Amino acid sequence: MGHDEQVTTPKTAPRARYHHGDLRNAMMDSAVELARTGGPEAVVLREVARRVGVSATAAYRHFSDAEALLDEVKQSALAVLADTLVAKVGAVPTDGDPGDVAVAQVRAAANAYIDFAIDQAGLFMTAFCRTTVPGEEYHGAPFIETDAYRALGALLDQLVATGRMPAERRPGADIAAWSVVHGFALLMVGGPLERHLSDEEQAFVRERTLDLVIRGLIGSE
Amino acid sequence: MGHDEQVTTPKTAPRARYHHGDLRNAMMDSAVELARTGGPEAVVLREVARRVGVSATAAYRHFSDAEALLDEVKQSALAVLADTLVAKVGAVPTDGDPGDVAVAQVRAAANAYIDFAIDQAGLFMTAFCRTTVPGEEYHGAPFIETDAYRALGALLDQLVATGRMPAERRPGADIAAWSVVHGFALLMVGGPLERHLSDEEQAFVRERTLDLVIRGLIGSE
DNA sequence: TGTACATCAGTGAACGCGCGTTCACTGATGTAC
DNA sequence: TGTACATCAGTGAACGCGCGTTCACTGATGTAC
Repeated sequence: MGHDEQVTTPKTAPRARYHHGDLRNAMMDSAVELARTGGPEAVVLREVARRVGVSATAAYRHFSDAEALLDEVKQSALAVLADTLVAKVGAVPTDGDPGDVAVAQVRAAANAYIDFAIDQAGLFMTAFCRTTVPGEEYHGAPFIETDAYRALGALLDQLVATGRMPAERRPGADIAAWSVVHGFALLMVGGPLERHLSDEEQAFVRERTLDLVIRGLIGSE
Repeated sequence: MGHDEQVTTPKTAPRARYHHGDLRNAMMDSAVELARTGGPEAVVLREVARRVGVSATAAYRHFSDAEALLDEVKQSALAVLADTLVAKVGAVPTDGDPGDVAVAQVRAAANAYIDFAIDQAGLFMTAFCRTTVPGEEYHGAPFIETDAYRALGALLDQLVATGRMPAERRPGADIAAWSVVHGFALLMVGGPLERHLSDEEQAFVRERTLDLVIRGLIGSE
């Protein structure tokens, strides 16, 4: 993800020209920044316009409505998460026993997911927490279709290929594993365990939780 | 209606008397109902008053402000969840091998948690999802202090006592196990997997997820 | 090459909405005498 | 037993807030001729 170095956009001179020149990107950047610090609720069209130094009406030249803006921010947040996960898994050394490598990669992915949720709580909530009412369909970003989720699937396949995980255990294992880290993350950020654990306690239960998911995947009996 | 027999609360005659008689409870009931169908965002002071048939101002006789009302609704939602969990675990037959019983009870607790999240999505979200901004402290209901959470701890102790789980695995196991069901629940309700799975698919991945947590708790290696 | 003009990308005022909350008030209730 | 009166538990109008959105508009831009 990440926006390219915009040579054209004058960040230092917000009101230099009547025409902004790159307003859509500027609004997206600002909206993502709001999401980062305040979660999905903080993505407010008027506030975005205010920050960019433009009238609220100007937003309608680039987004059909406030919901469209938020949807795009969700996509962006999800993409950042997915990129981070892929990068962290890719950083695991691949020498040594392939089974060990796969296990280490699963662990790395799990840690990256939890790290992201904690370090980028606003983006994490934006990517995954509903902003509409319960009755309506979830209308957010499909993590399932990201490279990150596909990478998890490949990792689990690798667990099977290397004999660490029985093949019959493979179906549903992705969602099961995902449940663990997703739950741990949401317990710790925005959930009932937020600020209830010291850093040491949290690190400890995190290790235990990762042990549990690994054991759940490759353990016997 | 000439003669009134108002010993009890006249639920059928909302505006029969100037003084409601049981307004606080009536507002709580209404607020919980709103939470049930619409989650925490739906708990709106003015709407509660409207439903009870009273002016919005009347609420301030019984709640210091809107946040106090919501906090109480959260407590109530949490209590309902905890009671349900305790009841479901209590319904597991306790004859047979104590280890098997403990395992069955853990499984029952997990299923009850997920069932509640799905069947009572609004209450579940109300109990567990933050309504304040990320910067502020989570200000919700401490599930940790419920009978249900203590029961989970006792179950895990029982797993150790019956030799199903190594004692050194016990610390942190409660949060690890909780993470799994919490994550599965939030993936399915209000999360990225909502309405993405058929009933059959969901039932399947649920079983796999429960298998994973049980294996993670009592599995070897 | 200059220029008229269509189109693009902004402006600013205003609207309506629903919210939480405050204010001065009033009807109902219960209790001291 | 009746009644004055303090207190309790409501009312209804109003305020200010911030939001999304619409409207008629205007300054800037680029292109056909």
